[in-house]
Amino acid sequence: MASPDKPTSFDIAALAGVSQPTVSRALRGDPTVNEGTRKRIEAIATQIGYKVDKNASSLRRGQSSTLALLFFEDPLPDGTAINPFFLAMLGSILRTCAKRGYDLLTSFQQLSSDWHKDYEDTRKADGLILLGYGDYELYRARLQDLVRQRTHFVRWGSVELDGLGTTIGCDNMLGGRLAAEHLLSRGRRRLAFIGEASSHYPEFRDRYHGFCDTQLEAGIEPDPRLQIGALSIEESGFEAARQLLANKVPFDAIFAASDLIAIGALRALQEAGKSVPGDVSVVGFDDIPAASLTHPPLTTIAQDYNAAGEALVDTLIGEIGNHSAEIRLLPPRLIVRKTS
Amino acid sequence: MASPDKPTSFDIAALAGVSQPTVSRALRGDPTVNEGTRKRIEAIATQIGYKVDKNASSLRRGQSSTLALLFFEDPLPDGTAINPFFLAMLGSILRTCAKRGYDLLTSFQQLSSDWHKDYEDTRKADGLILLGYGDYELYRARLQDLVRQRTHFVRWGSVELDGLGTTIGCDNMLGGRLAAEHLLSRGRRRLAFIGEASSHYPEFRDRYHGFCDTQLEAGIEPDPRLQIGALSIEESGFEAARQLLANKVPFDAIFAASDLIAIGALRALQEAGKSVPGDVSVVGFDDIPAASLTHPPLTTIAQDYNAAGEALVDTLIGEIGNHSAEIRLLPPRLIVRKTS
DNA sequence: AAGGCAAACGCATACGTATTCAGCGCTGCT
DNA sequence: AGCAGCGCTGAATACGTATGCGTTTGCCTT
Repeated sequence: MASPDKPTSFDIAALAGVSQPTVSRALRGDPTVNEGTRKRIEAIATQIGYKVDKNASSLRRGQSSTLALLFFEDPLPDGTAINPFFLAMLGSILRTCAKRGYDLLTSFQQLSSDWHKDYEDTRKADGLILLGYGDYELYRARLQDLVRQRTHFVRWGSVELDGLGTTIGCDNMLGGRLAAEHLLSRGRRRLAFIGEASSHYPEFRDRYHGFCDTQLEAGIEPDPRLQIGALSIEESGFEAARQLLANKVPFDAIFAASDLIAIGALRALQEAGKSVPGDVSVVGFDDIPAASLTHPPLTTIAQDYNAAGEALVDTLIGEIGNHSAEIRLLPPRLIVRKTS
Repeated sequence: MASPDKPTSFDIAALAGVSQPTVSRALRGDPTVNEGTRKRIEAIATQIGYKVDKNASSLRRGQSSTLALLFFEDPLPDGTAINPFFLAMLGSILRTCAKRGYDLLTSFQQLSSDWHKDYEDTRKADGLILLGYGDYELYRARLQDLVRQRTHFVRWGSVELDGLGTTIGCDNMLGGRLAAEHLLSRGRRRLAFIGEASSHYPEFRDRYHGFCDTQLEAGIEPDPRLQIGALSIEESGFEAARQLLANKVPFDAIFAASDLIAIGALRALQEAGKSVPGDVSVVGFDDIPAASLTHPPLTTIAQDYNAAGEALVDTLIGEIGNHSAEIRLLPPRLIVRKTS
């Protein structure tokens, strides 16, 4: 009504008795603007509620001060919840972006779609953060496209895909070792592993490797019959644990490749009348929020999602500013609760 | 290297032997462009990897095809996880945005900050989705600002704040009734409620009202000593349940105002040696993902976050297109698991 | 044969900001 | 007095797209 259109820098200029470029300079903090002039301009701007039009600004500057966060997962039954570990990371990513003056575009894609072309190309974002697991062949192809297009991006995950951009990940081998050390220190000797250990799931495979290495160093030969494949959902963990029980190969501990798997395994053990941690110790991985809510609360290997989110954002911003790409491994940490 | 700069519509125009405006029209699907011409332009565009610059496009069109999602919560101990119910909604909001051709900017704010000025004013978003609980006085002031600035927004929450924009919420009264009906049908007669029931927490208050109304209709006078305040965190539910037990007022069921509270209450009951559901039935509210993972799995009143997210996005898009504002109440649903 | 009409397209320009370059007034130095 | 240099500002323009309006062409009408 009073002001039908949003004010522009020209309006401010007119009111302040200066030219539009001076307004732009003043508001961006250019030191060539006289201090008094800047004060006057800023006062007028806040008074009439002027805000820089970020579309025009981005167009002119060639950058948008926006990052895009892409969740993707391949076998996506519609309505499926997003991986809780990634969701937990979201909070820290959001906070870090805010601190650094970036906005965050969020998107949820199927790995098989064309997500890799949709953001930086359209100039809506200066760089991409990729969070997702899935078919590693397809993933590799997408990453190659991104590298070819010189898109700025960082990725969370296994450090497997070398040369394909910057990766930040958890030291999964170390995580596996921590789990094994802990279980051994509790007197357990027949350690089972639930989770896919093939090269299609490098994170899980590394966790398993570390887990086995530590056992070997302690003079224990890991029994391959105690490794059961499972995907990172509760149901899959439940099934795998049932199968483990059905196999009748004795075991006194389970290291689950993720907390969701561990939760499913817990359920299977309890339904089978096993006491946790009396008969069987259980250790999970991730430390998702639900891990402390299980009964009994789950001992797990925590990935520090606060540090992870911050590292992703800061590394990406560095990358955009043409700083060197690097690979960063974050150390996991053992959280002892009541299942071990 | 080969193409140092990203291609523009002028490049496409030159290659196709037409003018730039024709390229723009062709790619936007303008029917005045000849079918053959469009095909040719589209072929060239995909071939050289052209993408519309959304900054320029947004600037010219005066809209960004982007929505902004704002989480906020007031007492924000740094590092706190975001409310899991809102997080669960995120997936459906993302999917709906994608379906409707919108991008989503996500942000995490403190209620006390200036979030309400930061998005639509800068033209980065066409509208706002607000998710958050908190101090209702402060909230009201913020909403008034938004209305005054004619910002497009929708809000999830209690329908309390009438006239302040469009609100979508769960029918909390009905949810309370469902909980009471269910517990009564299980033969329970001494029903407790854990959660703040003051007007500062309209959602909880409404749940409590519906809960009491149904009891009254069944000829049962709700005992005010069986209502204990609690905020929506696990710890608070734990404390409240302990207090309830300490009061020595007999009860055979607990309706918790949220699942997090219910999870805390479960823990308190089990530590006190009470059997669930043998001695005490427990019903939660929200149906967060963790609800099915408790032991025993939690009976709860589900808010359909898929429907909620879709409703929020679609209503906001309607609002942007100047369709009438409305208030929508979504029905909750009873999910019977093992705690009742 | 002349006028009318619709389809298809080009010209010019606007969106609001940021930056380059030039200009102005002034000080200080030779 | 003349000139370099500095501090500050304005004029002009570029960023890439979308759109109002006018123009061309071919075809149909009477």
